[in-house]
Amino acid sequence: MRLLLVEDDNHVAAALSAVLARHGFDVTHARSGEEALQALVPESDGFGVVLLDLGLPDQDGYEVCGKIRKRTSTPVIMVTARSDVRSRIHGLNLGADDYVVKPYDTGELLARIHAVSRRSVPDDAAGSGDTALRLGPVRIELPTRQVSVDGSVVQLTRKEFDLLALLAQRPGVVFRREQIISEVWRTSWEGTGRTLEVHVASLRSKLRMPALIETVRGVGYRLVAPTA
Amino acid sequence: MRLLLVEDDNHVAAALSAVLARHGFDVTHARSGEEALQALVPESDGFGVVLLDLGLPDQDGYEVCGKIRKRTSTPVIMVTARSDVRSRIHGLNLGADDYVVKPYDTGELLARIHAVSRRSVPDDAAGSGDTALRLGPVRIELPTRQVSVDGSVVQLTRKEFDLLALLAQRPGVVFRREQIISEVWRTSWEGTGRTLEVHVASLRSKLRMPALIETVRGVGYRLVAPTA
DNA sequence: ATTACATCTGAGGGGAACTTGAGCATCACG
DNA sequence: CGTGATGCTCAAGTTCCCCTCAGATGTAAT
Repeated sequence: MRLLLVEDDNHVAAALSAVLARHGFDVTHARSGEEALQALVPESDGFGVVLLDLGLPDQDGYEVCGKIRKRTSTPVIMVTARSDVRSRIHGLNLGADDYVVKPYDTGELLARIHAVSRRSVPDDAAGSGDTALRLGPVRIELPTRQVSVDGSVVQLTRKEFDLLALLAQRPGVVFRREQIISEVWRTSWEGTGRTLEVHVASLRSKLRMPALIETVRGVGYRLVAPTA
Repeated sequence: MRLLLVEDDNHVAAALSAVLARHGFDVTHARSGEEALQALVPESDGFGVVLLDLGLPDQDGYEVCGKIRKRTSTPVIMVTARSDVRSRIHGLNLGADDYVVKPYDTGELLARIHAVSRRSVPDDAAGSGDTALRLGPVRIELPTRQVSVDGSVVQLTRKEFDLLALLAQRPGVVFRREQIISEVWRTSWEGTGRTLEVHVASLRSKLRMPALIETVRGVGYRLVAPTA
């Protein structure tokens, strides 16, 4: 599960990230409210839970929580040193799902993360409905993992879809091979095999638009911009 | 909203009931684990949340929580004097949604009740009738937990229904295995068993529409969208 | 205690998805 | 035009994921 950790202190964040990663979470770290909100834009969302430290440098933590709520329905756990009852009530009423006071026990935090995420329903409801990316005649729906070209559905395998979804996040931008591999395969193993090429080929043929995925010699691949 | 208060001390219960009632809750009081479980039989259910005191006379509070979990998916907030971390973790891992230590601030308790019930699937207050989901020839009634295919009723077990109801919430979207497990089983345990597959199989056969539930290799399952 | 039923577990097998390697095509550059 | 480097195609392996089945365990009713 993906988890967004909002915490300004790098040491604390690093230590906590390590623990969370060891328990199977895919942790993204944001150092400020601004960063956190950027990470939560619809395209790159998909977090199962947000751990929000209230002592942020740039904005009031409560405000950040409110903004998160307006944007997505991702569960939020506030983590803070402020232990007084008013703060807790305030935080919970702003839409936080739980409120944990520092110093906390790591095991309990984990248990609470699980308890909260157990309840949550995958996002998408929050807003304006259509979460589909569109690139010319190609339509990509993240939540349903459905891809269609010219209206007709195309069946993609897991890696194919993940690959396409990654590239589609930023049309026109070149992704390096290693970057693609580490994102899609989630292992830092550097294969010398032809694996990546094979999947790209299969994607190109299934989409029936060989030109959509452009290969950049010596670097990697990219999707042609929606263009014009 | 209806609320089940499980508390053996009549004085405490009366005081708390009064406060809760004043805040708009319809409170039912159970004095023992046995009473609580009886109140939660499917027919008379409909509670939005359960406040569970762990210091019960007849049974261990944790056991009661486990039994509640097997019976319904109503949110549970544990309320207890046991403040040690192990107890808290234990309680949360048993499927409790929150864990509040006595003595607590009433305002905070209220805020936590709201936070928890905010998340719970609306058994659908909307009132206006149609509480039944419809997917092609399959009709699903959340409140009565009845499912029918082509007009004839199909008997589903608890897990089967929960599973179907979860998927039916968002036809077409892919639910990950871990997500399904944590939602339907409501306990943080990473099973290595074939449990999920077995239940899916049983659902497919009972509904007589194997194609309705589509498996997405390497990811999870989804219901085929009503349209196409 | 006995029965009926729901749920869980483990082994086995099938098949889709993934990987790999060798040879071919293409590109950049002299 | 020649050459090496880089990417592509193709057809095998190989892995991994999911399904089935049959029995074990657990739970509720008689």
